Amino acid sequence: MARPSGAKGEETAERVRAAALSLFARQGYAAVSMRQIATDVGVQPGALYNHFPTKQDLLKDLMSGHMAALLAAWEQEAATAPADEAPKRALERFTRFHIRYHLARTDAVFISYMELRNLEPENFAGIEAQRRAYEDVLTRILERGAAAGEFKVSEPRVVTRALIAMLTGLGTWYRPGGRLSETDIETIYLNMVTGSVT
Amino acid sequence: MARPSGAKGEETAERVRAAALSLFARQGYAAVSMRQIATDVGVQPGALYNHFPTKQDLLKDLMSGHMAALLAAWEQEAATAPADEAPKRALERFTRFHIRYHLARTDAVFISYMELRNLEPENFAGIEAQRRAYEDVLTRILERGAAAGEFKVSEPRVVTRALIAMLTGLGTWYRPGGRLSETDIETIYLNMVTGSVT
DNA sequence: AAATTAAATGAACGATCATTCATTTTTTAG
DNA sequence: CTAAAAAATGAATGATCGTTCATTTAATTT
Repeated sequence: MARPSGAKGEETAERVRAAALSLFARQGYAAVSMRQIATDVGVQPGALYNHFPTKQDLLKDLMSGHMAALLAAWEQEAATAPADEAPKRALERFTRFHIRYHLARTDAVFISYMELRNLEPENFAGIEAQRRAYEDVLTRILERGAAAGEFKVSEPRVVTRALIAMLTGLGTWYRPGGRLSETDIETIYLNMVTGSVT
Repeated sequence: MARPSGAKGEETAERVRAAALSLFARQGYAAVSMRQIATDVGVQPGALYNHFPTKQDLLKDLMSGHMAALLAAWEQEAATAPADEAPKRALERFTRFHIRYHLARTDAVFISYMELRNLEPENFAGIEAQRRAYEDVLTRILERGAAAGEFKVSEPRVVTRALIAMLTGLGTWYRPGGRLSETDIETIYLNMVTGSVT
């Protein structure tokens, strides 16, 4: 009896994810066919169904995988911070982390907030919960800062969404190799973030 | 000989636009069929082609129409300002205008920056030029403010994109009837915008 | 009114879609 | 090496897609 080791299978599944990620980001979920994905992977369309039950499941896998990785990466980042880190330093940490992480995965980021409407209700709810959990990270930093008198933030939830929109929007236009380095960008955005809450 | 008056025709075309706008915003361009649009309008699919040569032209019409209306609305707003308006006041004017205008047309806004990738290159270039023209409005205000020593903005183009992303992101979550009025929101965002450039 | 044009119908075109499945090939376990 | 399971093939399913077109109906002009 052969136990499921998944060695070859998981490798193919990963190639499917990579192909789908790139295609979905460039053309959009609805505009991409399973045949295009299969062609990019170098396989027949039917083979995709050995790894993902439906096209919708493939999208959900990409989106929830991205959000889970984002939350895990933040946990790791937060673990390096002192327990009593000042809100201003925490805000800087979050801002730099968010920019770096999102600029390194523009395709997944793009998909994860662009294809929400193509998710079936059940899948949508799951992704929304993850998104909310990530927003909570920033909201709590803002609340701590407001309580400490360091930030002037009357509506932490609103400010959270405003800041995340600003930071995430970066991915729609910034491309490496231009006049400004990623570090330059980090500095500019950090100044704006800091200024907007003080 | 009957000259083209377009009375009835333009009325139907407008109903097509309205149906397509709503459907595209809710499901995405690629996920909406001409048959769905025709059903919403109450007409047979073939009739749509009396008003728009292709589905792509319908999308382009919606997007460029939105951008042209936005630019025209700003021109009207700018015409009410004194010629020597202080940069800070100009920034407030732009911020309030942007929020009000965009919150009143969330569907068109959503489509116009979500469906860019579904535009053929020629159409894409046209929309991009309009978008650039709108960005220029804010960039010039920031440049004036920086020159006058009122703003601390080292990269007006970058700050422009950051601010517009922040302001436009509002449309993805704000819905009237909640705890915060549109005026409340305007105040919060204006404080953030002002703080981020000073 | 008649004449002319615009608009809508109803049916059809070929193409492509996501998905299924019996079969074959490849990988893995014992 | 052999047996079992996983993975891939190749072909097919019915459905739906954007678009076309001959024809009919409605609107508009003279």
